[in-house]
Amino acid sequence: MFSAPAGVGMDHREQVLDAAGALFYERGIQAVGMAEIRTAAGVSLKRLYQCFASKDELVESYLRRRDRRWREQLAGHVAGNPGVLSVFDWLRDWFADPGFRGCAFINSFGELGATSDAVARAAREHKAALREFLLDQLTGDDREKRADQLLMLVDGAITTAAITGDPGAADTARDAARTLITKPPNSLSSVT
Amino acid sequence: MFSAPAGVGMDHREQVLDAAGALFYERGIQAVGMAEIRTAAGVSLKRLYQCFASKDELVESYLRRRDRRWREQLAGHVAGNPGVLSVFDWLRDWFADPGFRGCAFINSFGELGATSDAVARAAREHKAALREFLLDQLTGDDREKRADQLLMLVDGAITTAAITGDPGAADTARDAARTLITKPPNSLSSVT
DNA sequence: CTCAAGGGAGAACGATCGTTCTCCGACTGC
DNA sequence: GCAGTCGGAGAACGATCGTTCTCCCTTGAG
Repeated sequence: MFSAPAGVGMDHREQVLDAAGALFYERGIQAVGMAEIRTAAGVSLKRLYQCFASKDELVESYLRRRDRRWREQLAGHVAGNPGVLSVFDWLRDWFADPGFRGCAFINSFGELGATSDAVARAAREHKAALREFLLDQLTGDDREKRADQLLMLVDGAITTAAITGDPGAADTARDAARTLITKPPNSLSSVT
Repeated sequence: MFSAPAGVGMDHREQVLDAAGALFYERGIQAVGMAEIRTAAGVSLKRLYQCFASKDELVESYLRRRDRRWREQLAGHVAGNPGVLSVFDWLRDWFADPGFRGCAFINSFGELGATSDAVARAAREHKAALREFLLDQLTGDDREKRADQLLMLVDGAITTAAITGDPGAADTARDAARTLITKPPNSLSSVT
């Protein structure tokens, strides 16, 4: 998922990014070595280091490209199915993908966010961009608050689906999102 | 946080778990070596391996103990402040802790869930237990659905707070949770 | 005091990592 | 055909990891 069609003119950089991206996402960053990436990409180690000066640079490119593609796919789906709630329909399809392993940015942040500024920044930027996207789908004077709430539902659904393996998390989150969006801001009853 | 008071009779196992737990949580599991744990715990390497036969075993013990303590603290807070929503007040305090680095189970799952069954299982069990706890705080015929929704808000809030560093995520989630709990199941309007 | 036992400090070992280097075969222009 | 260049395959290197082993000092019993 989130891969571009394999064109004939695809250069080595893309080959490497495809292989590394799949491995990083599936098994984690530290668990995948450069030698394995080299084998999966079908390039020589020398060329690998010509394309990316270091593993850190490769990791950063992987995250940047995944962020772009992930948001493109999401935006594409929502463009064809208007309404914020369609975000959760798209999530459901993603969760049902056999290769689904959670959010690459949450995973990377948990693994390396404390030691790598680049990874931490990539995760922050990804989530900020997602929040901005959700904001664009909302109207009303409490858009900001609702965008924040939806962002949490999205992240919670991704995490829950990843850990439990149940794509139904998307439906649960969609239901919650519908309630949050439908409901008038100030309720009558107050349960504490 | 989630540490027991340092008693005089604390045995070496606890010393090691304290040191390893703090390091694992702060920097990730793979980023912390046994030598560093040994130094932080102030025990010899020989004794470390007498307490835990391998790093895997130490990691599993770390996760199991953290799960127990985390849920004890949460349950303690909610016992003193009845109502599900107090969960989010407790989360806020946790998020504001300088050492807060997200959910240890989400982080570990992202880092090692694909390669270690023990870690994946620990994360699943932790989230299942949390869901059970939330379920216990709810009444009504749609308790199950609401527990699932609250679980997502909790995980989403933890993740968002970890990545953005803003403890206010707890308030946002609390607001959403209040709406979800207050709202009657079937709304009149339908926004799609 | 002698001596056996145990534990502490950390060296040693084998594996693996990221990165660089070496070698060698294949292609280019002439 | 041939010198020269390029790139592929993977060995080599230094660092670091988890784990084990060695050495030495302490301690307590007799």
